[in-house]
Amino acid sequence: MATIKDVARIARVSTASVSRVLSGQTGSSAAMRARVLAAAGELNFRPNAVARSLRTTGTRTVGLVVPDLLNPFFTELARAVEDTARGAGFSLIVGNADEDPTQQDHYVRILLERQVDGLIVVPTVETSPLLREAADHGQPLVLVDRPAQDVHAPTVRGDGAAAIAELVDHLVLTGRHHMAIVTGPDQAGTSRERLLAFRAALSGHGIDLPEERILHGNFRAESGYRSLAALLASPEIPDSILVTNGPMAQGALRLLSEQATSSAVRVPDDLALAVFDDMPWFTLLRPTLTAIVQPTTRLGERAMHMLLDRINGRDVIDERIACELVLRGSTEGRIT
Amino acid sequence: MATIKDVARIARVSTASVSRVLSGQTGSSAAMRARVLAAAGELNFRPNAVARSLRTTGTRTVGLVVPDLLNPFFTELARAVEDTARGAGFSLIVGNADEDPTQQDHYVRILLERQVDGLIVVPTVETSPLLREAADHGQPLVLVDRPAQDVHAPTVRGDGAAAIAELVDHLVLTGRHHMAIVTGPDQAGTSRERLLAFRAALSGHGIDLPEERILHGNFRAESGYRSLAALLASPEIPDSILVTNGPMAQGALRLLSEQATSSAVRVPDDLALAVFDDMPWFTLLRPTLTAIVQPTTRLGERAMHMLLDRINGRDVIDERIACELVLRGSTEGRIT
DNA sequence: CGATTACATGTAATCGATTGCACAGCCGGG
DNA sequence: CCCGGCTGTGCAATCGATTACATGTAATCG
Repeated sequence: MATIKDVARIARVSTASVSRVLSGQTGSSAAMRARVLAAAGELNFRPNAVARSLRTTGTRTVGLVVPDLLNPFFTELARAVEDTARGAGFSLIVGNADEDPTQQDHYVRILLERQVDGLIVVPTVETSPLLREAADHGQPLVLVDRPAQDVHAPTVRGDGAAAIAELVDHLVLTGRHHMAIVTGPDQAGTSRERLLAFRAALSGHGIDLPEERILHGNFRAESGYRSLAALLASPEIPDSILVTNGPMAQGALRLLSEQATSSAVRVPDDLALAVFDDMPWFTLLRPTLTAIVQPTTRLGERAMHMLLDRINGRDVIDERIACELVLRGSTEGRIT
Repeated sequence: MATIKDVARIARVSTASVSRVLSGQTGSSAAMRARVLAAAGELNFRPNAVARSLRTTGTRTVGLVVPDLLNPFFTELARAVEDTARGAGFSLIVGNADEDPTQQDHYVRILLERQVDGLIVVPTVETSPLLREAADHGQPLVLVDRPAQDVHAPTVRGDGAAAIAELVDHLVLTGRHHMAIVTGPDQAGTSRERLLAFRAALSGHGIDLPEERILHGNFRAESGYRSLAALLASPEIPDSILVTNGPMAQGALRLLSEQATSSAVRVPDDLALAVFDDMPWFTLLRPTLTAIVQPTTRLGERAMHMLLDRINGRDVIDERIACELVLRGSTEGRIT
């Protein structure tokens, strides 16, 4: 690969001049410009971004670490972050933590070594010494979706409490009383938050949420399947369920679809089903699926903008963006 | 951020020794190790990968450029590539071309400037001077899923011809005669290939595929919606349709679901539906969706392994991995 | 015991670009 | 006619790590 020296030699000028011309600085004669440009074109010169970064201490790269790239929610988030980043002249390195804190740290470490200008993380667990330390060392860092204790970094996330309350209102109004929730692991901030909001909304109606109606999955499809199976096998089957993310809902739906042949619970007649997170195919199911839709693209855009602000030394505060309840077929019907 | 010099100073040794200890080379006294390690720990030293890369001309990074990250097929592919890359000690930079050749080139250029050790590309169109030139300059490059003319690079892709033939056999056997296909743009290699395979299989049964039964979308959901709408509005509605990727199928399904309320074509009775690419939720629909499933994960793994071989200077040949037809509800029923 | 080897450690060049500083040439004003 | 300022260009330091080579020290052998 041709280097700046080669260009300088061919153009019979110094490397300094080549650099100046190519970086578009003012103050080079027209003759100079022409010769450099010609030489660069002839050699098909492509500046070495690694060398440049070393000198300028700036990579124009940001890192994004998400818990599960196969979850469409995070894909969409990544896409929004990437679009925004590109618009600002940054590229994006994506790391997939696979819901594993160790792997998350692995990526954070690698990205820091790669000297990314900033970092956006959706933490798998609420605590991470590595993140904490990075933030304290002034590394521009933005957290998305899930908060993390002790990490001094601005956070942007969806605010689901109102939507959850609205959902509960609707369930109660249509005669449901025995609610259950399939949520994520206890260490995940979002899990606890959604659980608390759910419980709070219920107790607002004087309804209790007993322990056996709280199922802890791991955010994966398989655990949604198992959790729903457990609920349906319990002595007293609930009449409505909130599943707190998309993949787990998919697992739960698989169970229902397998059961459909035998004697089965019917949705929504026997069981109302609502999901936190919307997916494009929810409207293709029968019944269609009630969902709480997060402002995913907005989250990604805001996260990136906040990060850019941090990179530019500006102060940034936490943000919450409201989620929206979309009632569909799976929570229809009135129980009396 | 602490540098190797700081560590050397604290440990009272030379930077060379620090480097040797930290890179795990043999030939350092235990005392030396201990002091270096202590100093590095104390300073929380993290080597600057940019500087290292400049010196060693190797970034242990590979780039992946896909046409559409929101398409689960590519997400799964990316995931497989990433897993394999990580296993080999590489990280991955993903670029999303958005089915736009310009943006594809943008990413290829950036990745080359970043000195990635290798590049995996799913080309949006069949021809790209930039890719061609990169390959000719010896840049390790592997193409996935879609071939590209003139680009001298090994390619790995699914082989759908057999599965398509099998599908056509099944359709004919169950009494279908009026086939249609919703495929991608003509410039995309996969589009033409799948179209040709479909037509060939049909003509094997003496069935013609007239122009008006060939719809060209752009691989996006919206175009699937429009294409199916056009087909259903035609004077003679086909009795079976193959949609050649997932998002377009989603669009088509949306149309069907919207029509379901009014007088509508029924699947599979009036219309058999098959999709090239499987998605986890296809089995949750009623009817379930017949699909040709690509060995996506295998494709990603193979692509990365081939790239690693190229990086290590080994020669690599094209590969094709068979797709599998999975018959489900949407192509059931016998027409007489 | 002196010479030779083996090994541990340090010195300094290097990767490719950017950039502060020096210098040469040219201009105009006093 | 000389000097100060301005402009265009080059020289060389620099970023932070790696590594070939040099050097010093200790172990080994005849």
